Amino acid sequence: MPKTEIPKAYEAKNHEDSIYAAWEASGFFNPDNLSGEPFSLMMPPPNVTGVLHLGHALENTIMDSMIRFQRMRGRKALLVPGTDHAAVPTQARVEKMLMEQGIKHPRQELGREKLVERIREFADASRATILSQVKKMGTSCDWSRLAYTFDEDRNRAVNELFTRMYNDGLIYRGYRVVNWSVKGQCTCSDDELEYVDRKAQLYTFKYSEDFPFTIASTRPETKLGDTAVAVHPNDERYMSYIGKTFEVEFCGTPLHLRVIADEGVDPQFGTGALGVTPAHSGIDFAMYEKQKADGNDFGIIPVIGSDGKMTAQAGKAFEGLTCEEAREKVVARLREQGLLVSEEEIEQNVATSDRFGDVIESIPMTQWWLDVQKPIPGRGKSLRDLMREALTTGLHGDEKQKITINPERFTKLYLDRVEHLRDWCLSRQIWWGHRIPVWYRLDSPPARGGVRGGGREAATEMFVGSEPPPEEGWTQDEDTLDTWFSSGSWTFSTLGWPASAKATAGKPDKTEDLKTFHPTSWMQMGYEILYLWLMRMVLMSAYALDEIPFHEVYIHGILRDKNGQKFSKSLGNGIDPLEIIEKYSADALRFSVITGVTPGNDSRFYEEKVEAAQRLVNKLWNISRYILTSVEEPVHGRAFKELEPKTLADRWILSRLVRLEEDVAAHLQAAEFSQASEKLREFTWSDFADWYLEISKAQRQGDTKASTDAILVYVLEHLLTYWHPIMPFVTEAIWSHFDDHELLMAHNWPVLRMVDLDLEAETEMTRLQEAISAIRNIRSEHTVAPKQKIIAVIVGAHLETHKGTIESLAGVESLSFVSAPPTGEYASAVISDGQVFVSLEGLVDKDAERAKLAKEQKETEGYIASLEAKLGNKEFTAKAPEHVVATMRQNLEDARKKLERYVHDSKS
RNA sequence: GGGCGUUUAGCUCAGUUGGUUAGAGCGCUUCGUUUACAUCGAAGAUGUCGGGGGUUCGAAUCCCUCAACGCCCACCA
Repeated sequence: MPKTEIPKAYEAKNHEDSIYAAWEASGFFNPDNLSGEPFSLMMPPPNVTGVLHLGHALENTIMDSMIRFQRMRGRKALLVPGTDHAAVPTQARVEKMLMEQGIKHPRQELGREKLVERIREFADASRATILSQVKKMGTSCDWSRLAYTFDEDRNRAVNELFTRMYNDGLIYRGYRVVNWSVKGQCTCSDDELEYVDRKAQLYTFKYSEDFPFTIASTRPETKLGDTAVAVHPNDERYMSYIGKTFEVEFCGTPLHLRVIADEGVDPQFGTGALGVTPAHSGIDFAMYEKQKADGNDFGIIPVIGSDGKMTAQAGKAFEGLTCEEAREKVVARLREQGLLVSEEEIEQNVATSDRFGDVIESIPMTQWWLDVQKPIPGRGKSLRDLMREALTTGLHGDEKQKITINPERFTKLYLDRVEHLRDWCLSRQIWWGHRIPVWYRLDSPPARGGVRGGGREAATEMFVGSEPPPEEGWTQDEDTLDTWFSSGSWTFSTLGWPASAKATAGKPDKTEDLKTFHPTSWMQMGYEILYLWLMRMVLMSAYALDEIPFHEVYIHGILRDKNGQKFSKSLGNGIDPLEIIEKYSADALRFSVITGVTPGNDSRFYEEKVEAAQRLVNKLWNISRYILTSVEEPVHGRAFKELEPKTLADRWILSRLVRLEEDVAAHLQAAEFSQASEKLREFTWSDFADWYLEISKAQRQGDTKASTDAILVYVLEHLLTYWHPIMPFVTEAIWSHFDDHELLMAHNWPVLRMVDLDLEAETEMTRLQEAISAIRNIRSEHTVAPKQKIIAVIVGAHLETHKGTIESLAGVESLSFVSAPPTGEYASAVISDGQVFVSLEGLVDKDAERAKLAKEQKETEGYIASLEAKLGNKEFTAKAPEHVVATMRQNLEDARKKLERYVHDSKS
């Protein structure tokens, strides 16, 4: 029966799209069509700022390998796809585009509605691109549950969370110092800052002639807003001043400076006195709040406005100047007045906005905040407590509600961060995002900046909820929510939470999906979003559901280029995963990003890796091609018991397969993708292709044909199955050549039984391989032409039954087994259990031969000596475990036997 | 100033609780058109496992220390 034609090379592009379509059409991406124990996984939603990059390729490979494995293992597997509206970066990106198109001030020129519309157009296009690229990667997600952080369902979840948190008193509107990006005209959370080292001038000076303290600052212009001077309570130099207020004129601006005591001041540092600028330093603001709580309100003077320029409160001489201009002016004045004591250059760590890139100004403003330390009503624990518990004892001490992080070291980083967590600034002054579900009825709009409003609320009435009260006159808060507020609910907002908009706290409102799939089973993310995302998901999930978001987190590193540099637009070293897929295959890309990679560590990516992976893909293809086109009827689905292993090789390859299944399953279950893929590669290329297939060619000549064919097919179908989670396309493509139409993706992972391991066969096969390699080695070293048949003799080794195999694989014309070494012109080699002699008339260089053997003999002697030393050590034999000692004894015995043969040999 | 990571073959990296003479891919050398595959096959070379010290019968693996590189965090004004 003629077999289907199978092309010589695997052309991925002829298969991938149609295979993906078939998978999708099968319905098995949707767990509703699967049974078994649920296994759920949420795709970390890619930002809609652009297109898929290599980092996404890595993530897709990791999560898809996991979900496919679980699905094949019979789990009700759910992978929810989605995208993130990524508020700030997306708006920033579109604004930049618009500016390049000539719209200089997009916000002012277009207005809110039009600008949002433009961003939406961009985001929609980008989202469509990204989702199609996810398919290109082969990611097996349930498209019927597709989510977007900025769609209606997620908006409902966001509003619900905000409202509940507000009603619980956790969310509050407060006038506090925020991280302000002048360039972006927007606040940033602490986690969105990037610290940059730079040089700065540190000025040491007095506020005025008669002021008793000398202070230091790198930002002397902010000192126009000083309202206090802090010293350590035990600092004898200043003790007597504590509590007093000084009236000074600083560069023409009058200041009232209260001297306060604060433990945080280091008396050893600088002058031991610290100018306190509550308006423009988070630390100073904290100091101010502490004092204020003790009834010591010394006031806040904002001297820098949201436009980055000096305010009227800075004094007439400075109003309207940029900070830099004001600084120069202040320093000049101080110098003139002889108040500048010293000036030095120091290294400074400044906060910059990770999105806008400019240096962050600390400015007081009225914003929305989430209190992470306040006890949640009815629970007696704060959000911080819950975030801590989730990683230590499990929520409420429940081990089942505990998250484990792989690798474990990130747990410590997480916990450290939790302890240092401050209130989270939720409101953003951009338009692309979930609008804050708060409504005001007021006479005049609420002032946002601290400059004009000074924190005083103009609103007369406020209402929190997704819809305004029915009456007239309510307007919604202008600000939007930090994008991570919505991302934080990703594990459950994607599963239908809240069940209804009317759901209230305390009442269980779990939808079917939530009951089935939450907490999710597994999560993977890059370490760079550990704080930004992981912590928020824990927070939101613990708050909303009193559940952890997932049981296990796998942290991966980032992909770097060949030189170890980050991929970035500015470096121009970007690699488009789609081009790689186009040029090689999705499978090769998947294999190459997952292999040689350990959790939490960065890895390098370059095309040579993909080339190597593609060779492997092709190898698998050709192995299959050979089997499928040469076997009479590739009947698959046979049971192990139905096979008839007739030869050593048969028994051996089946035993190896059993071992492979065990190893791969264990590795994938433990998310050790690299180890799994390496085991598979080794089996595929070495065991199966190089050895078994070659041996099978001879076996298929005689009466072992049928049994060999059956084994070939059996091993192939299993191998494809085990490869499938990592290389889904090529395996599915090959699978389709079997005569039924079941999809491999929906095929059950065949679990093999360890009792079917055949250790005897494995040992014997190793010897056989050794003998064959030894003969090949001799041929190679004496440059015997491959076609030239040779005559070989084997002494010892007990390989008589494998005569044919040795002859065919080593190219031996006549092989004989004797009990004593032959004489004559032979090249020889010693193997574990015997000796190999190859007759090479006229080709043997006796001296070289002797030298080689002498060298090997010496090595063996050295080995024996080391073993003898170890075994001679009583402590070793007494303390080392039995099996170690036994192995070593056996090795010694073998080595001694081997040595004898060398001795014998050199005599002959 | 703290903390973490990395350092293994020419290159990129594995190495699971300490246990034979440390591995893979790529590259390199030699040979090869055997009808699955030249995207291939056979054979081969290459390592004081960053340095030093310690624990142990035994260390790439555990401890200490130093060094280089990288990352994260931090309120030294």
